[in-house]
Amino acid sequence: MFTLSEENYLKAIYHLELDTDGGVSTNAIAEKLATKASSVTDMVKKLSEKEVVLYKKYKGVTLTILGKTVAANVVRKHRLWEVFLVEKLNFFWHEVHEVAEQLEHIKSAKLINQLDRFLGFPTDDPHGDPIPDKDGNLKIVEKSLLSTLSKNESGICIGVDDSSSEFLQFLDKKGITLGKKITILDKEDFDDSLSILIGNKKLSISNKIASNLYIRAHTGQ
Amino acid sequence: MFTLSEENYLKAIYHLELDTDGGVSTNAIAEKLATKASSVTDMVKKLSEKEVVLYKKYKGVTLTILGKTVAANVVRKHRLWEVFLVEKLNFFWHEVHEVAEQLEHIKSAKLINQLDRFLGFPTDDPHGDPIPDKDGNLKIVEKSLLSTLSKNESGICIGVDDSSSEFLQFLDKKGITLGKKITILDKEDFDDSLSILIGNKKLSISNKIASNLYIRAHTGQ
DNA sequence: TATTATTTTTAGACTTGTCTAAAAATTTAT
DNA sequence: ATAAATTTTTAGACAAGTCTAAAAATAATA
Repeated sequence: MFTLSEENYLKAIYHLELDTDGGVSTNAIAEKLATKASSVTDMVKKLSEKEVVLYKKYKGVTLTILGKTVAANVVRKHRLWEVFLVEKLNFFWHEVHEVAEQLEHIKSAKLINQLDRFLGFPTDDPHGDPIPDKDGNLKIVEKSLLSTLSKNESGICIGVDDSSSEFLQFLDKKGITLGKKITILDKEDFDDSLSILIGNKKLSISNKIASNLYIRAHTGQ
Repeated sequence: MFTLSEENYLKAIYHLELDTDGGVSTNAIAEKLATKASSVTDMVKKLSEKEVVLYKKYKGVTLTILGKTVAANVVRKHRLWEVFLVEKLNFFWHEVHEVAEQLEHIKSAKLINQLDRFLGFPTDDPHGDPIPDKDGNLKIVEKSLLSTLSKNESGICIGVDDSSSEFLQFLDKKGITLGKKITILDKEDFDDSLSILIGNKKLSISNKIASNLYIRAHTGQ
């Protein structure tokens, strides 16, 4: 069994591994968890003893198979709870993270299995991130950043990169939600801003926004 | 804000106060929380500093108004989650306590308000215990132990005194659930066992069982 | 009421997870 | 390749919450 703190470290390493090649650095973990490098070193030693990470001094850490399973399970719980909060309790998508950070540590296999069933076995959380299955496997989906599409191309909005509360609220204000079709009407060379069609509305969005929205390619009309 | 540990102490004191007159003793708290008296003394000092309990050395503790509110809120959360687990996730009533012990510490006012609404503002948990309202007030219900009824009297089963997993599973096996009408067919002087009618079934139950079932008087048919 | 038994508190220690400051290793740059 | 900068680790300290053992206070009993 793992403590709340251990679970948070495993989750952080799990997320960092996804966009790092080779071991995850002490500083990267420290930054992600808003803690100090020295604390990370201590914890990493402990996790290494428990055989959930591989650790060699000064060389960063990697999750073991076991570690990956534990971490994926925490992520699974986090995302299932997020779905619950949005679908059943009418939370806004920018409100769910903080609460899910707490709920993800509740220990009960039956709870999470039944919750999964209750929610209809969802495959994605409210931000478009995939929900790991019971074995920790992730569905991989072809996705591109909106900013990489060319003029006249279109796609379905399926996720966000930055899921900060501010960004999500901004999207709400603009009427940009998951599942909507977006078409690039024009690209401005000067600042890489985009003119897009979403629903039946025309919007102008900055490159920063377009670099934080994931799109599934949408061939044909 | 209160730590998990502080909340557990407040809850324990809250429950103990309900069937104690005067202050709650150090040992009583220690026993309830399966901890040592010395630990209780330490924590009680801390809670006293935080003005949630009144404490005088060797004299036991009492909750302040604030303390009572905090404790009642934890109990409210516990019982709402129990309803959720039974009504929405198909838990058995003997399975909910352990999980609710964890869920009761999740901090989010919106979460609990929305959960309350989602569940249809329930007034009782799956064991028949009342759910405190937002201000911590408890509905008081006239109830008697089944063992105090006389021959030919009847009532509705509305709660249990002992809510241990074993007892609850025993009741399941016998088909005794909340809301059912129970009529005393006969009382055995020798061992105070009862012959009862529940639904259309006749059962013989020991005095120990009858002393753990709460009944709402049921006048007329 | 004096003595014994019980309860409660104190004192000191331990664990977990964190921190700061300093030392050691690694990486980067000249 | 050596010096400088950065990263990582170590050493020692601290807070929260717990424990054991001993002391102090209260309660029970003869």
